[in-house]
Amino acid sequence: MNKKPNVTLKALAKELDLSISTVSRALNDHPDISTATREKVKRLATKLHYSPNLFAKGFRSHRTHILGVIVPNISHYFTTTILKGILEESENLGYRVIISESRNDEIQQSKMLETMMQFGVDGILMALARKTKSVNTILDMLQRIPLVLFDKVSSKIPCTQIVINEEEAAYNAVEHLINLGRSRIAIIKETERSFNSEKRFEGYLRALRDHNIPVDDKIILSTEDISLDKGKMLANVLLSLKERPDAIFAITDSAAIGVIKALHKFKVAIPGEIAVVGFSNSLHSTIVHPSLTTVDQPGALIGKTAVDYLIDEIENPKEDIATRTVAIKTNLIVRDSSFMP
Amino acid sequence: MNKKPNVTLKALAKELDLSISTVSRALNDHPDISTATREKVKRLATKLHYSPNLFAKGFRSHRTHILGVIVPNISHYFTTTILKGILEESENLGYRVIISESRNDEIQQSKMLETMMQFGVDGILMALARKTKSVNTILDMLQRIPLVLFDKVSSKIPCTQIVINEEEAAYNAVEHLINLGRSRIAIIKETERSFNSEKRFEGYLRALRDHNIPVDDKIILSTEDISLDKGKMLANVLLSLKERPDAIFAITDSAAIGVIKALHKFKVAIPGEIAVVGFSNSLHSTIVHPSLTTVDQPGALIGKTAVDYLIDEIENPKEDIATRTVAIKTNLIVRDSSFMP
DNA sequence: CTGAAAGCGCTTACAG
DNA sequence: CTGAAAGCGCTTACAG
Repeated sequence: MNKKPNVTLKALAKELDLSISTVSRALNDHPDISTATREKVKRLATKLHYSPNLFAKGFRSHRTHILGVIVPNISHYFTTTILKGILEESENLGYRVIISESRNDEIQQSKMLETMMQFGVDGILMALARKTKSVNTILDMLQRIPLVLFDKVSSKIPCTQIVINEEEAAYNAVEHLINLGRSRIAIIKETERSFNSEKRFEGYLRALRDHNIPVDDKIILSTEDISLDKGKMLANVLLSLKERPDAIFAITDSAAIGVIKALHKFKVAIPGEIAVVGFSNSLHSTIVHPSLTTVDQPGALIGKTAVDYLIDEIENPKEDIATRTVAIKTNLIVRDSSFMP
Repeated sequence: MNKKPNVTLKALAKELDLSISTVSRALNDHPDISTATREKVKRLATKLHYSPNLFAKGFRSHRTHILGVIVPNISHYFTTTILKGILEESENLGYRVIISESRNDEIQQSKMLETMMQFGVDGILMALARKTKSVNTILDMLQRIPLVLFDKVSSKIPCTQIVINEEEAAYNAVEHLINLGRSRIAIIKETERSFNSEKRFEGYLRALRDHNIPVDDKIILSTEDISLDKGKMLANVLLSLKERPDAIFAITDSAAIGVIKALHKFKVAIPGEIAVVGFSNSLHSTIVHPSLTTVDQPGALIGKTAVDYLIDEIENPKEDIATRTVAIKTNLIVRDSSFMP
């Protein structure tokens, strides 16, 4: 007794003694069909709760109205804000979304791409897995189906890429510290040459240069797998220096929070002795004490923008694949870790 | 130059001068096909990067191998841990997942269900939107397609439901406070009669009863839309009482963190004067100071279990819809907010 | 204004 | 062991 049979065009046609073609056209408001027939068909469709099999529809038209999304880790708050934007915008535009996680694993990422292709998604939105070395699978896919990258991108892949104004955002963050009167500003960044880390570092350097502050390698620290614990570790390193910094800019909130925890432990006044700035506006940034000054990244807008570009590429295919980088503006949110009321 | 044509069975058949049927069977390891032919077909398939159109496959077999997932809010960390479990397990079992958000809106939830049906998902996993009043759409759907509820469930819907041992978990949390020597234990719960809140409250009452501690209505507080700010507010209420509590059990971490913030502000020693326990083991619980004692809910396991039951129902359809509740075990994680080293 | 027919890519019962 | 044919639910060019 489980499944009720689904109502199909055939069933409607039979009931009304019309052809399947006519029923199909009536439902799709084809101009050829008389108003009387159209009404009649629609009335029955509503009555029987007819809903078209989108699968058959998509199968015929080679369009599924499904977008594939691949992210490294679905648990990152910033990622979920992007996903929210993606879900909302694509629903508004009549698309559904298949989400999967690459778990920051290149092999897994390729597998996901492959399966998504098999499912005939109309396009793909992706944030690259950390250390994506071989972009061949991706380049190959690009020949078959539109792709838009966001957040974790790569210049090796010629497609539309949605990022934030990384360099400028970092510049503003560091300049804020300078305006506070700080002149010995440490940075905690990633060892790996990731797009995000590099750009933020460039912003840091430009801010120092513009304000004639010398660059000191001793307070430029790098770490692999940047994290809260690494933030703690590197804060300890900075505290052990002869000339301590008077501010620390960490390129992720988690590292910045690690820094705060470490300073707290050694009773260093924040921001009195050392000011701290992070990057992301993660939820933790208001939970930690003192609350963290950080760069807000408008995730939902990034997601929305990515969907808009992707759907445009799907619905208006061009001869050449668009290669462009779209930068979304961010805001510095000043909180207690760099501000004394 | 955009799209390459996809390799189809037809193309393979033509190239090898075989029929489509034979190629199909060879690829599917049908016993009828000779080893020689099978090999030959597979070799070419690999060479041309043939990958079956899962859409056509699903269309024909009335099985899409897509599961629909609907959650109230994708940004909740606990939700993402469940999603991780769902994604991983369903991938392992050869299914893909379509995720959408009901935004805690019943109308939106019904729409999502409708669209998922149209896309022909094989089954649905759902956490109910807050205040889901009319379960008619859901009951109707249940007639057509397997459904498994998790986390936010309802006894009004006869299907498989995956929950945690809410009552017992709360019991253990409160008993932990009692063992600490606390006897005036406040609770912060929800006004609305949600499954989760009710069960946790029952656990609280049972723990007090078992230890002969009188129940005092003055320290049983309820709030709509439980949140960090509500936690703060209600902590203030508790602090203003003549007889202050010596422990506060909040049925969510966010409320518990609000409590900690409020106590901190009024320089109340935690756990010296008042111990605090939350529920969820959210990421914040280690960021807040002091770190929060809380109930760890194994999200990935919940997700995995939900998928296992759902796929079982899909692949082994029964006459009657299974009505059962599966309770997943939780652990109390003791941290500084209820423990002095 | 309406219908018969082909076809999207695949599987499978039926023949041989 | 292999093939021709039907069919999943829909749309659309072609006829009338």
